[in-house]
Amino acid sequence: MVRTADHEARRRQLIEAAIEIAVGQGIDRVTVAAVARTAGVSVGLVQHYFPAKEELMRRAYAELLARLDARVARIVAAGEEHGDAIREMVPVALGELLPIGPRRTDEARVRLEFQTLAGRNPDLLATAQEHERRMRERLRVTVDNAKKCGETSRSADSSEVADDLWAAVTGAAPAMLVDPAFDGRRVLAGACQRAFPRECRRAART
Amino acid sequence: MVRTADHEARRRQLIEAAIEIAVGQGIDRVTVAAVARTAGVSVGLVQHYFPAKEELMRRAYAELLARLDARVARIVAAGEEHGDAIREMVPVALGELLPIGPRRTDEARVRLEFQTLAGRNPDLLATAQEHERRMRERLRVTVDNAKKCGETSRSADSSEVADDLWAAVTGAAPAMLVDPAFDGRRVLAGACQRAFPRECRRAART
DNA sequence: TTTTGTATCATACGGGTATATGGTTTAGCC
DNA sequence: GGCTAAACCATATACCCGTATGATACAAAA
Repeated sequence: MVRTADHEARRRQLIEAAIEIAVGQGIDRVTVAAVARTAGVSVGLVQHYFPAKEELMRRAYAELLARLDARVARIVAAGEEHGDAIREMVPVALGELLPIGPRRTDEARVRLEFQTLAGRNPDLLATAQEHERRMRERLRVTVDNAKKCGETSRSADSSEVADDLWAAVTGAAPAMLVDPAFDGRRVLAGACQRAFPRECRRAART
Repeated sequence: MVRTADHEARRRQLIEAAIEIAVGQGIDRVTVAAVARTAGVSVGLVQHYFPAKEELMRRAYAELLARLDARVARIVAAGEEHGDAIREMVPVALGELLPIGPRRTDEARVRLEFQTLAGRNPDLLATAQEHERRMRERLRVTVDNAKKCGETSRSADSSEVADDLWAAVTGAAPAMLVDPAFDGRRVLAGACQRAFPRECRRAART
């Protein structure tokens, strides 16, 4: 074999370009030509690394969700490290999902676009499903932790509480996109209040 | 003027075709040619009544939402006529929004598609906004009614309770589309339970 | 019956899409 | 150092889209 390039690095570069276009201009402005232009390469190169456009889209979607997931996880981890109460930490973490400010608005919009596309595309749907299950599972674990220190009623079903939170936040996001007057933060705060009725500041591990 | 046709009837016929395609095959299969074919007319005729495709889409979206609204309103009205408790009536009415069964699944999916399109299209956005405000206002009024007969705490903020319900149901719907295992009915039931904690069967007006 | 303008149709057009194709450059191995 | 296959590019291709255009059919007014 001769002249080997770093395939994965190239792919990441193209995925980056696709994400940039999708977030900034909308998912259907992500054309092969636009990705090539943004990445500063030829159309042929894009084809070389992504023979079918769909695979590029799937990777871009997965990357987008992975980053969101990482941000949420980081906020939760930082809160636990700091010994914050879960009831204070969760609204901040889930707030990442709400279209507050330009950046999160663009992101929420493009997530909605991908999710909609996923509605008729099995590959994208699997990606969306994976993300949703990961998030709900994370929430469930968090609720379980809250139980242990008394922030949540011990008799409550953790999955049920987690799904309530999930529905609240994923419902508030598009509502805010459609009507800026919709107070998604209030809805989220209310949902967290219900999920974690009792205060419980834990000792910092540091 | 010579040879006058019923413009509005023709438009309704074309809107019908557009809705049929959108619900059955997805919003981006709604092309002018497909609408013409489905309606059994020529492409030129579609253009004659809808010089721009966007207006056809706006009308189709508005019609879709109007029908949903009518179904919800009818359920609520029937419940009130029958003297049903609001806490029993609301889950049924809002259940129309959930993708339960093939029909409601197709409808929820296409609503998501339109809403997503609206995210970057001012005309469609206005239509979506109008619908959302109508639904939330209807919910607020219902919560207010529930207060009067004691199903809801008198001290609660009706808008806040209504928005909680709205977020729960509009969050549960896409979650169910993505993951069929997501129990949206349970989430909706829980939200209604919180909104209307006390039973109160009223006398039928008939 | 002739005129007239609307209703309707068939088709052309221009632009944008994903993908196919064939050529050119270049890095590593014999 | 030249050979070879991968990396990369420019362009062609085939298709589908919304819209424009011009012709035809036809109902009502004159």
